[in-house]
Amino acid sequence: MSITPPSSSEPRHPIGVVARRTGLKPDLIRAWERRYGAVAPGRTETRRRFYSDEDIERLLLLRRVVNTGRGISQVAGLSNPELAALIEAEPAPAAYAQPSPAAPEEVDQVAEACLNRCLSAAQRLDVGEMELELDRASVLFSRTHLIERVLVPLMRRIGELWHQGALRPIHEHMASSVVRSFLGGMSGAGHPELSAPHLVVTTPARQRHELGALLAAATAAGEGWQVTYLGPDLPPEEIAAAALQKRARAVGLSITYPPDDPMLVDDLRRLRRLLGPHTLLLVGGRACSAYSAVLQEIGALRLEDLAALRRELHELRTRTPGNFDNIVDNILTDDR
Amino acid sequence: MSITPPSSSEPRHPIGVVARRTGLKPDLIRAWERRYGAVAPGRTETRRRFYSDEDIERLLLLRRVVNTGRGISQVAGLSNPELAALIEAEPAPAAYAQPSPAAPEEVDQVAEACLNRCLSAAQRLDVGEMELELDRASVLFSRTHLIERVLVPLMRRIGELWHQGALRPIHEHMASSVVRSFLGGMSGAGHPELSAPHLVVTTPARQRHELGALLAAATAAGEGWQVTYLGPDLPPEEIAAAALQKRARAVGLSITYPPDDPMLVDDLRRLRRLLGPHTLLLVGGRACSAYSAVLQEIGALRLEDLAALRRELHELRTRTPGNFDNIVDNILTDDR
DNA sequence: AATACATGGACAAATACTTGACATGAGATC
DNA sequence: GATCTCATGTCAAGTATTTGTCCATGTATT
Repeated sequence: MSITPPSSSEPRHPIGVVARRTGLKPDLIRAWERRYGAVAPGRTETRRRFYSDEDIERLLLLRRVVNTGRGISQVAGLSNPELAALIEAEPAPAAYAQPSPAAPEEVDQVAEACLNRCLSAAQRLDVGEMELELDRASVLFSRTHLIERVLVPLMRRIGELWHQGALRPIHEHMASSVVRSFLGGMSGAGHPELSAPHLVVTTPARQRHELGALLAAATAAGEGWQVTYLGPDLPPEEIAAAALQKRARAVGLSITYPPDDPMLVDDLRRLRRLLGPHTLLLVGGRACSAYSAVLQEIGALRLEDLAALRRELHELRTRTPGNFDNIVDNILTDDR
Repeated sequence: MSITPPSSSEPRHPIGVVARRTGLKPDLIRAWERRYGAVAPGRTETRRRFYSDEDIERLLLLRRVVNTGRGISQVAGLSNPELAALIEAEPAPAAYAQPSPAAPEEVDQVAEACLNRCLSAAQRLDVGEMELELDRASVLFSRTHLIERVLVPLMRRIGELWHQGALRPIHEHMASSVVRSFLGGMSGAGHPELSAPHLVVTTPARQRHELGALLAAATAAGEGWQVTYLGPDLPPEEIAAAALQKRARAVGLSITYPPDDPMLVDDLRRLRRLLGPHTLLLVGGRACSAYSAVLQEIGALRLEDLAALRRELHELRTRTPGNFDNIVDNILTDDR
């Protein structure tokens, strides 16, 4: 990224743009200039005003100061730092309280209750209620607990009820839709360090069940990784393109359904080739054990469950990059 | 930016093609060249312009910059990176402080700027940034504007860029994934009156593109309906079960892809039979016109676009239930 | 022949500038 | 308390500039 050298003070913005960026009407900006000399934009040969980034900054400051009740004439002559000081002096709105951390032995009970409420919302096909319940849960529990104590058991329970005929497919469908969109909102909303390694998560082509991948993405985000969730059903070329563009340290795949898809084997080999040897492959999901041969061949780590994924991700973050390069290199050279 | 290295710079495209690809009229492209030297295409011996891919890239950038309110004369001389920087630098509007109902003529510009930021987030595969931008947009715009001025144009634009090869499938895939999850969060978050009629939205079996259905669901929620979005790809039995359980006044379907699916025809007939005559069927989507015969046969309303859907939903809310029962009854009895 | 393109000119819409006036509300004054 | 005054945001009228669009005419391509 450029260090923004074009952030110089040369006037560049027409008044319309300035108005949109500051939320002040053009008339008002001109009035402030005319009456109080609040800003001194440059002009073109045809007398059109052109504002610099600093001018915009100043107008924003002025707007905030004026909004605190002071008259424009009082502050129009002040320097930018003085304006900033005035804003600082203004009392800040009160902060919010944060929820108390639940006692450890209570967690199970609370989770169970939450799970039941989700279940009954699913039975009633009440999307809003279920979303609400999940939102509440996301405040009560840590990400890990939320995933492993609420979401996973919930989907398992719904699956069971469905197979028993107690729920229709539509109920399972709707519940997984809600969980999916909930997880989608969750995996992005972290605040990872910029130095954190990058993980790209998806499912291979023809793998349309994305719940596992979403759970993995959320788990990784909880472990402090920078996660890019790509959505399901992607051919190896696209996965590799994304991984390269994001300079991902690792790629996570979830394989759920057909335990014998020869094209998937090919796709996995191709993916390894496209990625090059320096990107780690993490593979999980119900059906992934059926592919253990290929996975070993291409040097992919097979993760049995989310807890295993969590451990692996944690270890990876704290290890030096060089190490796996060696691991993968060795496996690959064996392969040749 | 383009991941496709064969972005050759040899002039190849005549002005008509360039116009179609950039959305700029040929006259305008020539005017920009004549008056400001915005581009310098090659010429044949007979003085016909021939544009390179880079020229097209540049024109697209120029269009985006100009749409954010700058004069073409001010930016025509800038380099491509400088143009990209200007687009990047266009911040979210500072209109949060004041609940100004955004002057109607400004909406377009604000929407365009937002759209640009979403586009560049998609290009960078930056999921978090795109979600953030959509969240901001959801505060700035009404639901209708958000959908029809931001989301729909965004997906259309991304689709165009994808077909032109300027974006990889992965970019389109990721963007639609983000939009999907965003819409999923939106359609529930209404506060409909309890007396509002209920709408069940989904796509028929084998219809896996759910974007249209989600847009419809969000639109309906904006019109004050109680909406249950079921997710895509459902057989008629499940749709009917859900509609009956929710006592839905109407069922909305989106049909996007195969313009000739005989099983779909059967499914639609079956759905009507399962629903009984008192539930209205609303059908839209790119491919729905291909099924107009069946749709008429089963007494379904065909909606051309979201605006039509909006009008229809509005009218339905304000009409008495008895009326369509009659309408549907008539159609069905005709059919027997 | 029909279509697509080039050129230069003309025109209209959009955007900006200036000046001046008006409405409103907060203080100051009587 | 009524009135006056001033500060300030807004608007209108008239003009100028910028910019998108259209057209007439001629040439090239298909």
